[in-house]
Amino acid sequence: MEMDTPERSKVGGASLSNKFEDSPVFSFINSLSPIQPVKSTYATSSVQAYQPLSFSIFTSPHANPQKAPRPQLRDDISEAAATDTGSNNGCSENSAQPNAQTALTVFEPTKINSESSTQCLLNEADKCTDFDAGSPDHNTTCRTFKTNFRPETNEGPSQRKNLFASESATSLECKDEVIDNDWDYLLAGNPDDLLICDPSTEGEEGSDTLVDGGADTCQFLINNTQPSGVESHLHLGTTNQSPDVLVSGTALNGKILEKVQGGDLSSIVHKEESQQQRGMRRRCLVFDPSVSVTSRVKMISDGPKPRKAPAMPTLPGIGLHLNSLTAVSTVSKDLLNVGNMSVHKSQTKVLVACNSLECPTGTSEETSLMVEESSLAIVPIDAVEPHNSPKKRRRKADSSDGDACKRCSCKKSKCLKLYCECFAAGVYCSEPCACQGCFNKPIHEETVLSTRKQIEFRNPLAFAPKVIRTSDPGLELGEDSNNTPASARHKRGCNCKKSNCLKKYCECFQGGVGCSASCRCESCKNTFGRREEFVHEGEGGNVGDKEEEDLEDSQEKAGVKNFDPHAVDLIPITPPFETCGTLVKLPCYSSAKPPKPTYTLPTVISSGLYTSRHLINLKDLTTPTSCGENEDTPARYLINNDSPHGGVTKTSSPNGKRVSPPHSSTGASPNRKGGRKLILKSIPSFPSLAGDGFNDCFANNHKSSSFSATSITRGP
DNA sequence: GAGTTTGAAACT
DNA sequence: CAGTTTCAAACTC
Repeated sequence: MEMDTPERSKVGGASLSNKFEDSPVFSFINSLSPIQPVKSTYATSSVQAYQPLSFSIFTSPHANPQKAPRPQLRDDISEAAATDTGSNNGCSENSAQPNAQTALTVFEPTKINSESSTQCLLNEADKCTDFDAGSPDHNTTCRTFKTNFRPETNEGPSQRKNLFASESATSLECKDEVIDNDWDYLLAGNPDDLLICDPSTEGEEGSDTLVDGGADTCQFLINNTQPSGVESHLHLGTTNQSPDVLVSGTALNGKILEKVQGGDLSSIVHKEESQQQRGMRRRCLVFDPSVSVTSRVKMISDGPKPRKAPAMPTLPGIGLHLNSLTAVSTVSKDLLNVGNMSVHKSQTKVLVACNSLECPTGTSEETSLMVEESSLAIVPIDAVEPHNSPKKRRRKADSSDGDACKRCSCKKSKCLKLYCECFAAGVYCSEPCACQGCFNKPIHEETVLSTRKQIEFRNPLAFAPKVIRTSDPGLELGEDSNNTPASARHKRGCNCKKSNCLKKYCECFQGGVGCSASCRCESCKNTFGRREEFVHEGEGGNVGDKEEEDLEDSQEKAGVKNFDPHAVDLIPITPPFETCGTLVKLPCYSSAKPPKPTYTLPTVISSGLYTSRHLINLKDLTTPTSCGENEDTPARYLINNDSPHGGVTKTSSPNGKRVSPPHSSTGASPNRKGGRKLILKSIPSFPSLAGDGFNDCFANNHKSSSFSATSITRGP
């Protein structure tokens, strides 16, 4: 292992003899050197990738004239941040807005100074939703829109979680923006441009989300890659500490670098895009839960593209009640792509690439495509399936078990009513749907949107998540008026009469939550928590063993899965993750089976994942060193339970009664009787991301030449 | 796959 | 707001 002279002198100086250099000790010392050997694969790729890229980006002549070329990335980032905050774009404006924080706070519970960054991203998302993107007052517009969408937005800064972009117009707008702008321009350090809403049009690229944890040590890139998957983003962090540019989606490999250096990046990107667009089919009205979308840079992986994502677990259930996502989501056209997350660590930087909240049941090619093309490291929510092949996905979609992305089969509603799951979920109907006379298609976008508005007008919370999960019984009971109900519907409560709240007919049950006082159900036997009155009438809140088994069976039958009880103890409410130094330590689901998300997944997501302040503190993530060791460790981080918007996890029944998690033959709750009862049927896209699969993926990423996220470290 | 059941959504 | 109807998912066979 020959080191460059500089390195050598750094380590041992010229005094080191060649003999010494050849020794293992020397090699080791070198490896420990703070200065990465130039030949270090990792470091090299990162640095090289970054620099050329940055140069290309920031020196683009035809970039926005207003934007001066930026010589250094670090400066660029800082400047970008500054620009962000100072510019007229919605981003900056939003940054100053308290409201802008909420969504992002999910990632930075501790309120780091990356605030501006995150806010900006969020704001950008807003921008996307904004009808008047060009308006200087993006914020206002966006907020208005959001308000229309979710009344909660008015509830306060912390309440703002609805980034749902129901306005396709905006999406289109964003799309146009992306298209119209030269790639270089987009990357020319213009924060606004960088944060471009992902078009949710057919064939459009998925939106990627960058979340800058802003932590001094960690940055996270959440890349919600669309089916087209191989996308990268340049993120201009606003954090002073870590103004790194994050490029995710795929590794910046030599190929891309070459192209970039040669100034041919745009062509590459476009080409790639066109190729990838084929896979896109399903569009979503609801978008990326994350924060914002950035301009996308296609990264072409050096090595052969993985046929399948390393561990493309799906988020079963994510598609069912995507409406939840709407509550918090922003712009991504394909909200379905949220489930996968990859983490790549680089020195002190950590990128978390959410490679798409993928529609687990993605029967469509998009899913397959996404899987195949996406080179992102994926953190499967469903760690059970390490490598989801397209086939598997299809099968999954078809299966009745946990198929999140179910397709509707509306006949009379034209898929323009809440009856329609697609519509309710905020997604367009797609091929798999068996609907008739469907209007829930891009062609009828206006109709869809207007209908949505109508429905919302009638019931502002119509598209809100059905269920709110929280460890605080009061929340579900509707006692906390200050907290925005993640689910108005649930708040309204179910009205079951014959199902005993033990079937999916019951929204509460389906959502994996207990019935609350708001419910008017009869003979409630909801295993997730009965109505108080029934509890009192019954065993005082406890369910007999026999009955418990039966109930659990019913849950299992219904496909409603609870989270691993073990997870309860492992769940750091805040911060959810074990703090990492520089690595992200993500919990690994049991290799056997991850918690099986159910239909409520979307709900959960919407209710807490992206909106909750403490849902995920990516900052605290540390890259797992080994997945194997965590095999038996269920997801540790769950959505913040105390989040007003509902966490994903539920440690107790709403009534504070004992909850009987369903049997999990799948291994989801292997030891449910051992610990607190935890119900996490729906896996937060994010948290899930951090699940076992996360580690696995991460590991896989490193193993494989392709990884979703590449953290770029700035040079010395 | 067809028919039934169920409860939410929509309507009056 | 309450009652009824409509609807599509969930469920059963």
